[in-house]
Parts: sequence; C-alpha cells; structure tokens
Amino acid sequence: MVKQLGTKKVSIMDVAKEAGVSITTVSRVVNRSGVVSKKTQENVLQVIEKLRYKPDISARLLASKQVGKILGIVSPYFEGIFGSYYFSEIMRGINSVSMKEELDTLFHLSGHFTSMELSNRLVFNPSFVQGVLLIDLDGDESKVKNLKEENLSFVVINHYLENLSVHCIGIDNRSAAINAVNYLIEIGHRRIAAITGNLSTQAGIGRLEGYKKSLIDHGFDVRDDYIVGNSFHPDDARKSMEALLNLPQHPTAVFVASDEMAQEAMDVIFERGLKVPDDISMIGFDDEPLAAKARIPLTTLQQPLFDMGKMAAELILDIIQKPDKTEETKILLPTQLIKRESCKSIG
Amino acid sequence: MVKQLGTKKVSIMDVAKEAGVSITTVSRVVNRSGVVSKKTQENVLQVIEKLRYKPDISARLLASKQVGKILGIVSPYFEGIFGSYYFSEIMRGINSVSMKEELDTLFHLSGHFTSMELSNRLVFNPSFVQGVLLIDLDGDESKVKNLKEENLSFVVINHYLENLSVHCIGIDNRSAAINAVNYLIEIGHRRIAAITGNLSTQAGIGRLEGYKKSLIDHGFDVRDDYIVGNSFHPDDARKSMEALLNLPQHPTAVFVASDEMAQEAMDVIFERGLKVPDDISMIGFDDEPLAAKARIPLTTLQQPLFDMGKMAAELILDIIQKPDKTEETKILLPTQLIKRESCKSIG
DNA sequence: CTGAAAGCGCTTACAG
DNA sequence: CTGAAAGCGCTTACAG
Repeated sequence: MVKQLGTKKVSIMDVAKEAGVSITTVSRVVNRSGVVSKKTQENVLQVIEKLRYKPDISARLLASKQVGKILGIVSPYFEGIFGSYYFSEIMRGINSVSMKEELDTLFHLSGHFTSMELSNRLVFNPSFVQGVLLIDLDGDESKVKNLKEENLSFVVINHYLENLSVHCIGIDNRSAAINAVNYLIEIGHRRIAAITGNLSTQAGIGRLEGYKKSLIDHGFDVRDDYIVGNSFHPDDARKSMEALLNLPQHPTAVFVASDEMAQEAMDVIFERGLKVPDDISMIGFDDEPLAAKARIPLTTLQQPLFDMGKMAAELILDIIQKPDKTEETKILLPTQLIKRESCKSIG
Repeated sequence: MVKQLGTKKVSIMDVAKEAGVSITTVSRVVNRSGVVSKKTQENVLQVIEKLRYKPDISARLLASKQVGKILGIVSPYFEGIFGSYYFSEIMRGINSVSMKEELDTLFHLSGHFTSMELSNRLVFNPSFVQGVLLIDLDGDESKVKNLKEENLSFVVINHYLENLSVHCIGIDNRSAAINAVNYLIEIGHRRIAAITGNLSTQAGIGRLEGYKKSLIDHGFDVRDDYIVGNSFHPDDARKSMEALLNLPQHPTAVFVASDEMAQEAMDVIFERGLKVPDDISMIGFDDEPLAAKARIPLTTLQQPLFDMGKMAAELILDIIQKPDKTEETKILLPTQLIKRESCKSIG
C-alpha cells in the first residue's frame, strides 16, 4: 500500500455541511435508501456534483459489513500465460458468469503464496473479495490447507484434490491418457513414447500415469528411454523429440502432453526428413485451435476448459450463497479423443 | 456488494483480550512496526495463530489512509477478448510491470461505464486502486472527460486523445495504413481495396484514413465500392471479401484491418479458385503469430502491443509517484511493415 | 422526512 | 516497551 494522492479528499461531512443537512441524509441519497424529500435529494445531488464527492469504499464496506463485488483469481504465473489457450479458455468460462453477476475480477498472478501473503494480499481478504478461484495449484497442496483455515470461500480449478475436503474441479488426465494410448495400441503401435509435461503439476503426472497404465494393461513394457521431458515448454519438447529420434530404434508413435509441444515435436520430425503420420504417429493434448489447422491436423484430447472455468465460478457463487453448506463439491471432467490425421495404423 | 459470511469475525479486540495486551500492541506486531518486546510479540503471534485472526483490510485502509496495491484495468468486452492476440499482448506488457511492482490487477470488463458506475465501481475508487488503465475507449471520449474530473490517476491505452489533456498512449494507425498502401502502389497495384475494422474505434478509423490518404496522395481515385466492412469480426471480413469478389472488376490488392480478418478473406479467395498473391495481394494488420505461419505467410503491420501495455503501466506508476505533475504524457507508437509472401508486384 | 450518535476495525500520534 | 484515545469515512438502528 502506498500513500494516497496529495489532493484533499472530500468526505460525506463536506457534502453535509455544504448542503445544510446531516450526513445521514447524504448517505441516504447516495445509497438511494430510506426516504428523502425530492427537494432535499436534488439539493444534495447538486452539492455532490459540485464537490465531486466520491464515497470512500473502504469506509463503506467497513461500516456496512459488506463485501466488494469482486471475485479473486489466483494463478501461478508462467511465461506465455496471456495468450495461452489454456488460461484464456478458463478465463472465458469464469468471465461468462462474472460478467452476468456484475462481478469484477481481482488477479493475483504468482507461483506461490506464503501464509504471510494470505493475510496481506487483498485477493485473500474476505472483506474484500467474495471468494477466490485458485487455478492450477502447481502441485503444492499445502497452500490449500492454509487457506482452508481462513474464513474465505474458494474453489480450486484444474487440480483435483483427492484427500482434502475442498471444493475443486479438475480434468481426468489419467483416463484421457489411457484413452489416447489405447487408441495408439488399437491401431497397431507397439513402440509408443511419451513426451511429458511438468511433473509437478497434476496434468503432467496424470497424463504420464495414464500412459503407463495403458501400456501395462496391454502387457507391454514401460521403457524408460521412451519417457522424456518434464515441462510444458515447446523448447523442451524439441529436445525431448530429438532425444527420441536419436535412440537406436525410434518410437512409431508419440503421446505428447500438449498440442503446442506436439507441434514443436512434429517440426523436429519433419526437419529430420521423417513424416507424420507415415513414420511417426502423434497425439497431442488440449485441442487448441491450431491443432486442427496444423500442416498435419493433430489428433488430440479435448478438455472442457471453458466449462471448467464456468462451473468453478458458478460453484463459488453457490458456496457464497450457502455459507452453511458443509459437503464439498468435487468435479472431475471428462475429455474426448479427437481423431484427425496425425495417427496412422501400422502393422 | 453482498452480506458477509455468517462466520463470526475475529477482530483485533479479540486478539488483544486473549493476549492480555492493548490493541495498539497487537497492531504493532501485525504490522511489524514500532517496538515490541520479544516476549509480547511471540505471545501475540500465538494468539493470532490460535484465533486465526485476519486484519480487516477495509478498516486498515481507512485508518491508515492508504491505497491498495492494486492496478485497475478497464476494457470494453468483446467476444473472444480472452485468447485474442491483441488483448493478451497488452496484458503481457502491463503484467510485466505489475508483477515487478507486486501490484495485483482489478479487471472491469464492460463496453461502457456510466457516471454512476464511476462512483460505485471499485475499479474507479481512488481509495482502492492506485490508478486505472483504460484500454480502447471504444470511441467514446466523453467517458474520459468524466474521469478527468475524478480524483483518480489513469492512462488511456490504444486510443490517442488529440484534444483532451489526458495521459494516453496509442498507435499510429494512419501512418501504418499509408505505409501499407504506399507499398502496394509501389509494387504496381492500382485497384486496391480496403476491408475496414469497426469504424467507431480509433484503429478502424485511422486505418481507413491512411488508406484513403495514400491513394489520394498518389492521385488515385478513392472508390466507394472498394471500401467494405465496419467491424473486426472475421465473419464480417468473409462477407466483405465476397462483396469485393462479386464486383465486375475485383481489386488486385486488399488492405485488411486485421490479420485474423485477412486470414478469413484469404480463405474466401481460395474457395473461389483464386490465388494469393498471384491473383490478389493481401496485407493484414497486427502481425499475429498465425500471420507468419499461415498457408501464405501474410504481409502485415506489426504494432508494439506489448510495449504499449508496458509503457502505460510504467506511466501510471510514474504519475502516482508525482501527483503534482501537470503536463500530460502522450505517446504515439510507430508500426512496422513486415513483408512476407502475400504480396506480389504486378504490371 | 430528518438527524444525533454509536459503531465498524483498524492506525497513529501522544503520553508515560 | 506499552496503552488510552482520537480519528479514518462511512452506515444504521433509533428517536423524533
């Protein structure tokens, strides 16, 4: 917090004096509450205009014990978060309800929040914000435990908390990956690799787990050299794909943890003079717009990002409405395999 | 605003009583201000922990006459704003400074704000927000006049206010368009059309003006039937391009007000069995990532969106620092013509 | 229809 | 090192 502007602030008292009425009356006309005679009202309104009076919101909230019409949104920051399909879609979902409810949104972008932040950041202050939406915990569930102890409504987005009694809504990454790899096996692939995402995120972990699970269920070996990467950065996908291609025997199919990375990996394949899907089949994750428009339209997993944001926002509004509700709502959203041209049956 | 949660709030008084000290002391340890004996401090800290005390921010701001560490951001809402290159880049620029300064951002997305909103919306409240960034006025400069009269720092982004003494930072759309059309003329085009953007925005107007200016400067006629569209929606670009193609003599070059629209227009051209750039040359605006990656890499105007956001954020911080500063900062950012493969010389 | 007064939960000189 | 008290700018019973 920082000192206010030097300009002398005009308060309700100034207006009352100038208008020759009590502050109660001024308050009444400002809030259009109670009864005020037409005459007084007009007079006060004029004075307000003349003095450019603006009620102090802090005082207002404090005196009325109300909460701002604000929804807090907390997300770890990552390079490219703005413009990413992931974040944009979730925001679009959240916004579809916050606009309808006339809620503004207060953003706090930062990887981690300490308990000190908890009490100091406005985003986390229950007298400020109706509730907060926590996007993508970044693997650190302990923060949520701290928040639980605060008098603050919140729901976690894109991270399903199995063992914590917390409102959350996530995506079934594991099943999605199983689906993808099952499909690859179905169409004859045996040498299937995985380029994984950040393994400190639930998405990264779940997608890798599903990959392994499908392989094991079909009686295939899980090869260490076929599991590469630990980040959602396209640059890393490039390195991962190169590593895969440098193997004595490269895979015939690759399951990649994001479309963006899959795109980059495909570029690497082309650069080596190989072809998708003829030499290597590819499956991405996200169903970004560019996945369909790519040189080789990408087979991928579609996840309901918009719905997730929307449902989360609806959920928090619901929670606020019913402060006595004790059971937690936990939602796990399904994905859908979108088959396009980047996969080919072999054998 | 909405009533607070039912849970009984614990106040500084509760902590003071439980700890057997005055509220002054509690305040001191909460704020790490003044001197407190190690012993007392530890004791108070424990009670705070035990009672889960969280200072009320409103009371705090009110009593201390401070302002929240928040930057307000106001933008007209449009379908697809999240995920748009335009908005994302500006946000990325703003965020690059707000994160460094540890400022959170309060968003208000709405086409218009009335003077009532001015006094009620938290985004506009000087005791809440350090200042506000107004993105893209949507053509309505009168709002800015109202804001001017408030005791609130703000800077306007992507709208250059010629005649108002207001901090603003815009893009030189007119020069950009002149540049583009000059180039088309240089490489031999004479039948040059324009698909315009929303003509109630400065970008839409400026780009059209520049187009006309270049034509006139070269002694060419400005043909009404070669000026189509009045929106930034790709769907409308489709209709516009169709209209152009239905003309007895279609243009040999089209200057389009955005890359996204240019993309759509190119699709229409292809569908008609024509080719870019062989039959028709195209120039877009924005230099979106997809412009370079399109089937036919698009010649376009690059505008410094990121810089605009960044500079605006830096500017407002500067203004807040120096409340006595009277001169307005007005910045008009240049664009750059990026030549790619969608234009071909003729004649 | 109007106003005096208490109170919201803090901070901050000031005094000790 | 600690506390009593005034004050921040409002709202809201309550009384008239």
